[in-house]
Amino acid sequence: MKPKYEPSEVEPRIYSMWESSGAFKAGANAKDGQDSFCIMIPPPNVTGALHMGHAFNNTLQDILIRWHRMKGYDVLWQPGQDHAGIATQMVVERQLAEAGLPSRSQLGRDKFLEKVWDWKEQSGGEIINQLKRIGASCDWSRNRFTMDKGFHDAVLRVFIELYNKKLIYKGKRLVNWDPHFETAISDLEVEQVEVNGNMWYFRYPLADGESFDYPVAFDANGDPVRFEKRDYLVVATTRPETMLGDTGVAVHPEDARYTHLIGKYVVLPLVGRKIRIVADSYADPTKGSGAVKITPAHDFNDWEVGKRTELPAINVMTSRAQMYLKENTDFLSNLDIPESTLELDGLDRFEARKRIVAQMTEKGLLDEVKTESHTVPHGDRSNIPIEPYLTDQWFIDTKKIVGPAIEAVRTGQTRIHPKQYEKIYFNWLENIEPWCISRQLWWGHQIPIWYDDEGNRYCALTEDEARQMANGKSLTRDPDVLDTWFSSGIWPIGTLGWPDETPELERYFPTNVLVTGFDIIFFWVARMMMMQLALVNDIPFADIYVHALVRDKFGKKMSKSLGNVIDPIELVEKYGADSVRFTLTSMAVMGRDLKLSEGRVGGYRNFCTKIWNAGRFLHLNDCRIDPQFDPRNTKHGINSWIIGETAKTQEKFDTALENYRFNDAANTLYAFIWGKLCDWYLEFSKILLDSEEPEIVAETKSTLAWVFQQSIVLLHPIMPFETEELWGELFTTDKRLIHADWPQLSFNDFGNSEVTSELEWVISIIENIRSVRSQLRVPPKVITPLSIISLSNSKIAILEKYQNMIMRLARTNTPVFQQNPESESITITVDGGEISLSLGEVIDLSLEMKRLVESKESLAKEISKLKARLGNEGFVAKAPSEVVEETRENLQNLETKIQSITDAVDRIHV
RNA sequence: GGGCGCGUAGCUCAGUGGUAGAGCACUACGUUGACAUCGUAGGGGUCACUGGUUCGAACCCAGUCGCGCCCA
Repeated sequence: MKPKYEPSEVEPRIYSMWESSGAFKAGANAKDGQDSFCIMIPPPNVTGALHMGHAFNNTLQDILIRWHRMKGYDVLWQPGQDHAGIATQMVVERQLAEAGLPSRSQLGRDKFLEKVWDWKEQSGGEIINQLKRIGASCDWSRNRFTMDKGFHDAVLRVFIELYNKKLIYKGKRLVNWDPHFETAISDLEVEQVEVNGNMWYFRYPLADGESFDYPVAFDANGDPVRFEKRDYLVVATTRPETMLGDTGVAVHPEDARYTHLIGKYVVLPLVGRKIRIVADSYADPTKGSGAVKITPAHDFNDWEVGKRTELPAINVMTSRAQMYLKENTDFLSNLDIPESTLELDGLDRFEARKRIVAQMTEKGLLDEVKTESHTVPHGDRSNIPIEPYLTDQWFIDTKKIVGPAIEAVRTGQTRIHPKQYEKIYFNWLENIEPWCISRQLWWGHQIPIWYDDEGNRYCALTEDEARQMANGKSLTRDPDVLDTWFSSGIWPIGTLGWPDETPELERYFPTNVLVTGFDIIFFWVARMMMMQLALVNDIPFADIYVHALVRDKFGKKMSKSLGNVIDPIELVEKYGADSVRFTLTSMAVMGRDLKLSEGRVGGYRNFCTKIWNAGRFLHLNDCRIDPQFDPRNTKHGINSWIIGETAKTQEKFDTALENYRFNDAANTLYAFIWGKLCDWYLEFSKILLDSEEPEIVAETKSTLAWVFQQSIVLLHPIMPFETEELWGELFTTDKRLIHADWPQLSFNDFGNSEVTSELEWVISIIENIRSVRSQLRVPPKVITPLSIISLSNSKIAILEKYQNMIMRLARTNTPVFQQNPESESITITVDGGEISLSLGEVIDLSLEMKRLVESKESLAKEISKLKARLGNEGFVAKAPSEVVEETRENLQNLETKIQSITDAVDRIHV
């Protein structure tokens, strides 16, 4: 066995051994008649590189998968990638530009898509290799891609089905438009960004010679006392360029300043259009002037106001957010528009903004400019301000399919962990908006709708079918593709072969658990719930485990643009995959974000080393699994004790994972393996292995082998590589660890509470002696005589039984009885009595005094606390009797101890 | 504006009513036959603040301050 564990050598070897032997395949290691256990991977973007979130998310999934596989479930972990429409198109377009090749529009749709597929074949699988690096045990033979033929057809069938059920419709609506990608995006793809900007106040002259008295001073009651004559209304805007599309000005119906103007007109500056003053409660009298310009074609609120007050919508921009004026008949509408305005045609919206402000200023129509911060919607991919834009789009009438998705969680058919995320889920679903599913992209599932010359629609899987429906008329296909989340919405059934009734669908659906981050509850989780229920009338998964995000040290999301990304692969290379996995697992607390610190990864790398060295210890001592060995029936207390502790650990681990308490699971193993097995049992075992009695030696070797074997079995789901390597080094079995049987231990069966408390006492004696030695600066090599001053008979029996352990680990001579301590000895108070160490000349009385005084003080503090508690009548009367009893016992123990310390102090003074 | 969460050791974080914990960092000692990526011992906390409930509060309730996130 190598003296050092080398992850970089072991990990690739072990992984390919697993993969080539089919260890990850669906159903591998399944026991007859066992239930299925299935997890659908949240499909990473085909453009994606593995980030910390993926590493975390997939580590947790892998733990659940490996655990169930070892338990003998019929396990499927379904992997795959998402075609990520906008992101992929962006990547390929950028590459074409960088290579100086013809652009997307120069290539045309078909040629461009060929390029995308080329790219996908070459580098689209990178993230899979990265997932393998962290040990993900997916059934890669079943890998699915959302653009694969089968999945593609399934997506179209969903569209057709929902279209035929009239759950999908087309409509001219205002959508979030990304002028960079020239496509609609959904609300969820819009990020609100706080920016410092200007609020411009413009004067719109009243038409037809109207004027009115505008209040400018008020008395204490807020009533106006002074007015000024105005022949204009003041409106405020952060986007002056949209004014060209204004079709009205709204005031609040109860705003006394303006009520008499409702129904009258203003003349839109720079354009000359007469636009109506309408009453709508959207106008807030307390904000600005209380009058709001209304641009229905370029603002969501204005769109609603326009609908209510019957104002027309005039679009004044192109799909690239350039001003669209000269050939825009809606805009021109037979008006005599000044040339200076028409010259804005073709200008970018921000350039047009500047010019419009300048023109307004020149005309004396700029009332005021205020600097203020406001939120501006940005495209989450393009990072530029999105433009509300009036276009034809396809929508899903989500209100009609949302009911069962709400109901399933409400009734507990699907459970969300932690529960607090249910609120977010309900809140979003209960206020759901129509879902815009069309995108003006080329990469994706093209909408299966064909139009004839008269604009009639034919919805079919293929053009042939559509042509048949159209009686052979010539048809054109809708150029748009579906939102990527539309296709990932059917990920669970789609990967299992739907709409065909496949055995996999029958076996693994509904799946057991979805493991995902809370940031895609809306994007994905809620939509999968809706779509699975709508299509196959069943929930997609029974449990949803929502984990937190891995953030940077400031609590910010890791993102490329912020440059705060920690690359998990770099961590794997530096510390090994197992260390990274263990770190993430130990920090996976439900409902709380984790801020990653590299130091912790280093700490768990040390844990890996520790385990390896413990394995070497077994190896050097030739410890093997003895088939005859019965862990329930060991002779030596030390062995019985560690076996009981192992059983406890297994129980705790299972309970933790059953409740998705990943951190508890990891920490339980850490505490057991390092704190009990290595720190104590291995040290004890060294003494037992030196025993003259061959049975003890044999039993100890078997115990070592058994306990260590159980330990690496339990550890395997979290740290698969090193445990598998150790398994191969130490144990010859016909099965690899990945398919080893999961233990069913219980402390009741395998433990013995009497032995446990004996060993706890022995350990505390050793710790006490060590502590005293250290405080009194006894050189480590010195062996000190140990005397029993007073101990109960039962404790004497325990001490004698384990005296070898105490002598070796606390470095003492054989204990002797001595009721009257020598003057040069140090008294140690322990549970159940007093012992003493004879230190002879080694002793430094001043240090001993210091030690005694300090411990006396701290005991006195404790005692007074306990006395106060017991002196409280309420406590004695109302606290549970066990607690009162325990407190009394504690007090008594402490008083015994302080007495013996006082005696020791007296002896020194003598 | 609405909602959710967080504030515990120098740092990163567990802990949900009964004697404050882990990892890292720190101090002292140690090359004892698995392990110096280690061992042994140790220092270090007004559990953000204020009030309340309770025999008892880091934990439950109310408020305050600070921070983060989501939604509008």
